[in-house]
Amino acid sequence: MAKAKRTLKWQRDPEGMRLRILQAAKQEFAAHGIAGARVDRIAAEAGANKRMLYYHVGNKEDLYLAVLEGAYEKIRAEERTLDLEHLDPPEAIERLIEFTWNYFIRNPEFLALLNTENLARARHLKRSTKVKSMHSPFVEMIRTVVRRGVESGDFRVAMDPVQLYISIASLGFFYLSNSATLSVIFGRDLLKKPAKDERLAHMVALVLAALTGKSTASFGKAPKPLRSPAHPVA
Amino acid sequence: MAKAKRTLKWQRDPEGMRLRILQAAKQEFAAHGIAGARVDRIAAEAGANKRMLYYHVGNKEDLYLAVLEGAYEKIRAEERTLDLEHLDPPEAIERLIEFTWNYFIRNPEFLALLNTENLARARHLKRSTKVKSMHSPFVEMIRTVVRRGVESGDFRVAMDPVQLYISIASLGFFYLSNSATLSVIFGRDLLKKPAKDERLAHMVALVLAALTGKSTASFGKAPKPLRSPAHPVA
DNA sequence: ATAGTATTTATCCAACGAGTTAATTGTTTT
DNA sequence: AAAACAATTAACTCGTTGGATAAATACTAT
Repeated sequence: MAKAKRTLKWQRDPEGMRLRILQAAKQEFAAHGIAGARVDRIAAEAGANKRMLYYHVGNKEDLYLAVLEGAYEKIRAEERTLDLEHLDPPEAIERLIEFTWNYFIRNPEFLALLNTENLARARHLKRSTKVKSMHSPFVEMIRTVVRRGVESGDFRVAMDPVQLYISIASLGFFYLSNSATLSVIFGRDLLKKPAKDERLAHMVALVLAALTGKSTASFGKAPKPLRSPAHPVA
Repeated sequence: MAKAKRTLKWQRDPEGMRLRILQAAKQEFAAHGIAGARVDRIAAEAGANKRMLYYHVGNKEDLYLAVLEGAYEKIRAEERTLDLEHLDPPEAIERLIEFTWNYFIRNPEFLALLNTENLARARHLKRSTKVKSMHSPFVEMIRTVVRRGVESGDFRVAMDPVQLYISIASLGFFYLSNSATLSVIFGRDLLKKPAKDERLAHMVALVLAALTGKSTASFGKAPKPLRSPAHPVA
């Protein structure tokens, strides 16, 4: 599939170019929003000419939509790699929270893009059949995990999986997405390592406590071991 | 203080003008972000001339900062009206969640402005001594409520008030701020009345269950009475 | 009235930014 | 090699937008 590169001034490689453009566009849209993004900057960053954007992707809005769809594709793909089926329910929930949290940390542009799209009232997303067809596997995963947890007696209550999914996303998303203003308000850097660790522990403790009814480990200040077993494992 | 209005083509009322400008600017910035906002639209909406913006407030950035500061002033002012001191702890927490939730619902521009400011990495907020001096009374309120709850035996664990504050804000903020994309993803309107009621019930149940350890009422689907006592009142 | 000040209106414009045109350069096919 | 095709570039168009200027208008103090 890939061509052997001879001595060519520019490889005949429209896909590579396209990808570099989309990558640059993702950064630009995440950093400045739709209106604030500059097509020239995207081109420059991609090492391309502005005309190439229009040649390879389309106009600014097409570009944005392509970026957005790519972002959803990426998270959905990673979500599918996480199988919680074989874990005992509390462990599964903890894993889920950790994954979500870490994904947000590793992909800050994703948070920014979602905010941008919501500022636009999901105008673009609504037109994307592609994204609409990409269902998150998490809702069903949660549904079965919760059911199993209730049956096993680990969980006391059967939470609605959609609500739980949104809540788990909320707890991490808000903290990270709004860390800039929150850090100013509270007068401390919420993005430094110990603060983030503390936050993760709190989220896990909060959700598991609600589900299991058993008081779990640290809800806030306590220092934690390396990979905190925030709930009684055995 | 207020002047009797004679037959005037335009009242000499700089404060009123300023307020109308700020009001219009709030809507505009909330709807379009900083880069997307149009000074001309703000002027038109305020029933003013563009020149007046610069005369009364300053340039676009000054205008934005004034709006942002106003938004924080407003929520802080309302927060102060909520006294939770005399309620028993679970009731206090429920009130807190309800207040936060309803404030977000009543002030959607506030959510948008926060997102916008975070997209800008709190660049403006950092320069605002005004906002930095406006501490939310909630952290201290929560601290005392939690302490009282632990002492009375209502709560099993002493949660860090900052974490709890952020979590309570998270659960509502994310849902409302991202309702547009979430509604598309889940294929249902999260902003219609029953969905919102369900969300509030879930949030209250989640947090109170974690705090009290007692399994509380509905975590999701159950229909609720008018002003749902999501936890055992007596 | 008169002078002075605060407020408002009517234009103006330089910069910028999205998108286009047309020419150029490289690669493949015949 | 030459025609056909694909990728890339530079230069330009043209509407928009933030911001500025100056002059007019309403009010206030004397």
